[in-house]
Amino acid sequence: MRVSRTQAEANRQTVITVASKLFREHGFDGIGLRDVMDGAGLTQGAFYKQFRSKEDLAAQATRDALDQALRRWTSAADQNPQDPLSEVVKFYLSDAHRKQRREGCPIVALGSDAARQGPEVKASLEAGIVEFLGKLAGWLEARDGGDADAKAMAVLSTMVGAVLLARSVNDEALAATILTSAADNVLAATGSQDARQGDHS
Amino acid sequence: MRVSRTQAEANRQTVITVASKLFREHGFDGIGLRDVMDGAGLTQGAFYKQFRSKEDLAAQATRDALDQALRRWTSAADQNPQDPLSEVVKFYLSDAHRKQRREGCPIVALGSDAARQGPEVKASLEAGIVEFLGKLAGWLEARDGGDADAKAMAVLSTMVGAVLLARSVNDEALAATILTSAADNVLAATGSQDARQGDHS
DNA sequence: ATTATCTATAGATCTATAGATAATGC
DNA sequence: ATTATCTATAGATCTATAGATAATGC
Repeated sequence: MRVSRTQAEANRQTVITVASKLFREHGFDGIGLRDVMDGAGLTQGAFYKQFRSKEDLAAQATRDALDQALRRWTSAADQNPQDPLSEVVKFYLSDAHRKQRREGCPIVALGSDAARQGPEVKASLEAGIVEFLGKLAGWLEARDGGDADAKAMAVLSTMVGAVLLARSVNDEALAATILTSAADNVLAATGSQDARQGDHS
Repeated sequence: MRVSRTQAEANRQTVITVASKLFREHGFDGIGLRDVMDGAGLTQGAFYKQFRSKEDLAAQATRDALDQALRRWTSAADQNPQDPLSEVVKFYLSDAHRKQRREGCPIVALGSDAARQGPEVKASLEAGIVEFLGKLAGWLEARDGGDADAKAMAVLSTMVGAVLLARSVNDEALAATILTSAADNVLAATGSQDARQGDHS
């Protein structure tokens, strides 16, 4: 029954990664520890030797989801070092991302939930948000100077809000229009190159 | 035990209004029907003569919350017919609204949850979102023409996203900066009057 | 006679804990 | 000897239903 120390740590990581996806899909209150542990190939009883509480897991899973999201931003940005913002906007404000709750941005998937959680979960989100803002500010500074930090906050707000709105409606055409409108606005306002191109789908 | 037909309808409305607040505060999965009915001064058993299911209540409570939010926008806008957008931005992107989950904008409070719900809840949110967009487009059109509908979508995205972000962090100073940055951005980009005034708190 | 609300409960599920088991680590 | 995971379970809570009660509405 007992496994090696490295295997135990690997199991712990698997639980966190599985939870990060299940929480994004069903919310913190929408999925039980039994399902999380099942998804990791373990039984429920092992949970409390790995984590202090469900909220402890929530905080760690949220951090994991944000790390994954940051890596996605970085890899998108790397595809076009001349205009990283356009690359990020292209995938973030896409229909694919709208449909992809399970592996999409945790700020959108868990933001409403996080507001009701304790400081640990918020600390995970805050750390990720600060990193997103740093990236955006860097890209915006190179372009037009001004208060890049403030502009970054507005840009991130627009992006997060657009996906949240797009996921809240039934009408797929409306959802798509919200996403492209937000993309056009972000790129136009920041003077990015292919601003009004419009194929962010 | 039985009450008059009008009283019964009043009770039903009370349940919806109580639920609209409790759902915003705790999420759809974070509150039970027992607590909702307790809040309305009734017992749990009465619930299923009033509603088909919990999701049925969720859809009606969401609609109620949006109606309340729309009335708040209207009353704010009425305070300054010359510049309704500034009035709405002032309260929406305020610290008071950030802290006021229970009676604040349901898109922010329930957006992440709604993405996981069925079409009934989304229909309620969609109807409200369309009305918000209509109001915004009307105010933006008067100002600068262009594609007011697209601009309205970007503005609503920014507002919703900023409050979602502000509620997701522990650092109150960061939360406040996010809100004022979004407010400045919305008012500056739309050419509203007291754009860079900054006291939206 | 009808029905709005009540009490009571079924059956499922949730978080968390207790103690057994069997493999690792010293 | 230690411990990672297992089985089993406690106790609370959740949605939904059944049947009783007492007031309304005809």
